[in-house]
Amino acid sequence: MPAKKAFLIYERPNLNEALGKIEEAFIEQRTVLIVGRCWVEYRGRASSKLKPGERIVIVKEDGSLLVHRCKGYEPVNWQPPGCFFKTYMNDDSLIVKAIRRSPRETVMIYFDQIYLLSTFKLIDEGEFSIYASEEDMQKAILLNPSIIEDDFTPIDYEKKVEPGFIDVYGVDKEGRMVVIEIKRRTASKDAVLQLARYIKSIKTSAGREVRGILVAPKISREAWDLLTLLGLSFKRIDPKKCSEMLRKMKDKKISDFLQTEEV
Amino acid sequence: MPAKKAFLIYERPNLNEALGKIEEAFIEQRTVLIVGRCWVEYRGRASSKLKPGERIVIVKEDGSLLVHRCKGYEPVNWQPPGCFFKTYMNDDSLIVKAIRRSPRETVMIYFDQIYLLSTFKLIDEGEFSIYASEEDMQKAILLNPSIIEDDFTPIDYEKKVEPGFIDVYGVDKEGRMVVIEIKRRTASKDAVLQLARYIKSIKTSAGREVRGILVAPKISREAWDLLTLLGLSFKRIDPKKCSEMLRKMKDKKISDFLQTEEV
DNA sequence: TGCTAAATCTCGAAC
DNA sequence: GTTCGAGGTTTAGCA
Repeated sequence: MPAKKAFLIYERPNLNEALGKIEEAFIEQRTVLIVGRCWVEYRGRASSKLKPGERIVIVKEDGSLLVHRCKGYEPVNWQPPGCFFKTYMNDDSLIVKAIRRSPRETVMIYFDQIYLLSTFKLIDEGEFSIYASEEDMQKAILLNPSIIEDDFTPIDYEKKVEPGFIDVYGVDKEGRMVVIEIKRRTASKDAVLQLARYIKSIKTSAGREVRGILVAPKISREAWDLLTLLGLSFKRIDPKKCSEMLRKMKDKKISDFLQTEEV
Repeated sequence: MPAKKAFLIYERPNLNEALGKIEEAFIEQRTVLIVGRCWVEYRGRASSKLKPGERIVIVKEDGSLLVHRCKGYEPVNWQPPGCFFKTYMNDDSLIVKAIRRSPRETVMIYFDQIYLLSTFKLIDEGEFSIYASEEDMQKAILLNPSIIEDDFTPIDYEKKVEPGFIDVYGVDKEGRMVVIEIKRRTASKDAVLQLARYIKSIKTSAGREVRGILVAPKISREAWDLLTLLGLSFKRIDPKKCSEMLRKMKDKKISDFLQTEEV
């Protein structure tokens, strides 16, 4: 028996043809890509109606659904992974129905024209890595604490306290406890309140003075006002510089290692 | 000269062929759809690398970019509308480069295989309407009037009066008539004027005092000024919380029903 | 432009 | 399951 062809492409199939191919694809958990004229009804957390127009529709193998218009980053209609799909004909239109349980939602897509139908299985084991994250900032602080202030000494990180996890905590040169909350973007009031909650929790259990430092590339005006009101401080740190610093430290370590090897 | 064919589809084009077609599409602001094997580098607000694998890539006419893996609702890499695109060959791979100013960001996509290339212009004037809310807000108020205020009692809804339909009307704990106008979005001056017209109409026919409450998730400054000037009031209600409330009430009813059944 | 709040947010982790 | 927090969040509204 011949292996199933990986990529099936149908140009302007009639709706009945398309129906069969889409049904097959759903059974085989193939990704379905449709470019055609359709209208859409959504009912669930909200409800919506989209009148006829030409769109790109993607049903992925994990049961996620995307309906994209000709503009914009976001799909006009969608479903997250885990949907169950049905397809059938009705009133001369091909219907693709996505059903989700919990919350119960449905998306109905009615096609009256299909310009392109393609079904396939994507092979994709490629690793995805993202840099300059909150984690990088944390690492940079732990590996080079002086970027916070002179003689800051980290003691622990991701420390569990009542309201959550403290990003970094340690002691300053006066021996006072320091709690650090890290945000990789502009710090908002929420971040200040979060830091305040941690400090309150630590103060209660430690029974002594605790300093709080909010670390972020920027802080909003409101957050700043609240921060100063609460007697906390802010340290501007750029996440990108953190990841550069980490890269340099890694490079240095490697070159040190190589120098050692050479001896 | 013949009209340009609307939908161009190329099955497994070689990379040089594809290059020409993609360049043309960018010039003509056509949407570009590519299914192929690629790897991606992103630099901007953060940085990321995606190792080779088969993906769906879409470049829309408004300059937005999507790179979708075989799973999940979210694109693994993307750019919002307004990007500038270049494409060229390098080291036997076809490169699609998206450039954004403010913030300065780039996405580089390297293809070594293209299974499907399609370029087209989507015609889409279909109206999109989302309407989870005003009706849900009305239902939530009718089923749980205390969300307006204590001891508010609805009497009727969608009541016809001269200028139109009153969303909800009833009486407060003092026995005064209350007219409610619901907006699912930020209430504007128009909403206030609408409410004022209904009240005037009711006052004329009833010949006694009538309170007016504007219900919305938010109210604009101008609308607020007019509202207070007219002696009307505003009640902040979140449409989403209304639909959640309705769902919970429905669930409760069902569980109550089941418990009754079990007896 | 910058900031705030909402989203059918999504996604993951922890409880 | 639910809840909580992060996200290259995006998007819309407003000072």
